[in-house]
Amino acid sequence: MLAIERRNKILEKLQTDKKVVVSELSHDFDVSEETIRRDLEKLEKDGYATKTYGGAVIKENSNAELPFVVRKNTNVAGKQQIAKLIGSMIRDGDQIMLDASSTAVFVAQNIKNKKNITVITNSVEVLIELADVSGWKILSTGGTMREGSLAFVGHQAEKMLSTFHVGKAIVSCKGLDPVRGLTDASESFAQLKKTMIDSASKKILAVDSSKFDKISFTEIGKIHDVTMIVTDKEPSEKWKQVFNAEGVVCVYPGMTWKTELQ
Amino acid sequence: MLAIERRNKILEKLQTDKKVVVSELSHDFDVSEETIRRDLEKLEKDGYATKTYGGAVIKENSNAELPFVVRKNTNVAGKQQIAKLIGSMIRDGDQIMLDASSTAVFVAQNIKNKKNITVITNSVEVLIELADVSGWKILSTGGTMREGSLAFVGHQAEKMLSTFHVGKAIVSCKGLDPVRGLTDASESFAQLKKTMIDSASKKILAVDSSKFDKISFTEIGKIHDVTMIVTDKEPSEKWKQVFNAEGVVCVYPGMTWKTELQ
DNA sequence: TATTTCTTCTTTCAATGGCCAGCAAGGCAA
DNA sequence: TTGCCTTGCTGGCCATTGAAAGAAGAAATA
Repeated sequence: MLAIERRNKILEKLQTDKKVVVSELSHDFDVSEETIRRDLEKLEKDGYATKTYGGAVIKENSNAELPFVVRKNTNVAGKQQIAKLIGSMIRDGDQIMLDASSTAVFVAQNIKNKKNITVITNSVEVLIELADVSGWKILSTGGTMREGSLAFVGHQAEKMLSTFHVGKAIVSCKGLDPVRGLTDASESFAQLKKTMIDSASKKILAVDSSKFDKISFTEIGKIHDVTMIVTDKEPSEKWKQVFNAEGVVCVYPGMTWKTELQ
Repeated sequence: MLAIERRNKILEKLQTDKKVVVSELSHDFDVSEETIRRDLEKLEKDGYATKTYGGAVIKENSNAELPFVVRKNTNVAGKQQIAKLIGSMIRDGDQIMLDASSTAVFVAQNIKNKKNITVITNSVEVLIELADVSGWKILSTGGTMREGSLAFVGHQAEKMLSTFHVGKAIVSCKGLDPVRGLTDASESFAQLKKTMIDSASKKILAVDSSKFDKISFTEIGKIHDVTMIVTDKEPSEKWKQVFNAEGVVCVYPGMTWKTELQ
């Protein structure tokens, strides 16, 4: 493993867990604790973390994402499954919003065979993916391009979204927790996803199983704010009860689900 | 195996694995590590990768992933020259608008070394080109994506442009005629370029020599509506007189031009 | 509170291995 | 042939890593 990979992974862990422990990382990556400390030192110097006794915590005001890419599309198979499920819910003529996430790109790939769709997105990658379909109406939010992420954020983008109302919004998040709800790594993304949810009749949360029981940085909304949660694995009993209590439908591959949900 | 073949294979591996390791590649291709390093150096110089200790990681956002878009890009050398001239007019801290044209992409490439630039554009290709610069403010107009062109048009885009005022707007056109002025192939593009011109103090028209004495479909504006015309060849006497009469400066490679124009 | 004990941190040193520059050999086209 | 490009090699340099030892911090106990 390249050193830079390790540091990226540490940063990723830092963003989902908000803190890391030297001894754990040393064990996980099978390198000495000194090496981990040096990694954390570097992350601190770059403004991503604050070292503490025994580990490090994420620097709150740093809304920077992964600096040197390698945002490795983790769990591609799972995201494909999610995209397929969501694809089966989209009907010809639908108007949808797609956020900037890898899952959104998979969803875009999956619905290219539909007719006469209107898509509103803040993701440049989704735009490129859909550039060659014909007969669709593809709208971009515009706004400020977030450094290193090929996505638009900011007031301009939110304002544009709020002038529309669509049938379905498909959003994702970095962490899902029964109490804290949906959380994401940056304030600006969270705000934008919130706006998308507010602008749609059916609010679909696309979230792969690795995000369950994680809490990220900023709150997007509570679980009952969405209409439906689409994931790639059957959730635990505990989570099923949570979804039941919150009045949210959870869809996963292999389940039998009612047609009217579509 | 040819060197270029090897480099292509490395690039492929880079795109699937997101990273490559020098020692592995050296073994796989049965060449020395020095050769691999030189390959990676080249890939880095071409913008596909970022070298790190022990290997390299992919540089996402590189326009390598652009789909189809078989833009035939005529007169590349000429457009490069135009881009270079325009690049020399941009100063650190400038705020500029760039339209959706191949020349605009070349301009974007040419000014990446500047500091603290604000760019407003309706071109997805320009956005991608600039995705990896840091410290800039990159704004997208948003709006409707024009089918088959990776650019935004429409009311939304124009409205966004008109809420800003910048120092320089760089626009192009499909035809230039002494009487009909600047013309373009589509109403929506013409309208948008007009808005860009109205929103800038210095209006720079980038137009290669093949567009002279051509008339396209819709009028963008008259020749005297722009401040400066940048082209790739010295215009004829007739055209020089036109520019003189209209009070427009014409800049081309090899001419001696006053510093205050910059 | 003071003291002890355990953990973690910092500093220093050495080893490993990758990196770079320069050189020379071979291949290829003009 | 000459010139240019690619490749491999060498030697010095530098980045990364781990070990060790002492300092500093946290926690537990008296």
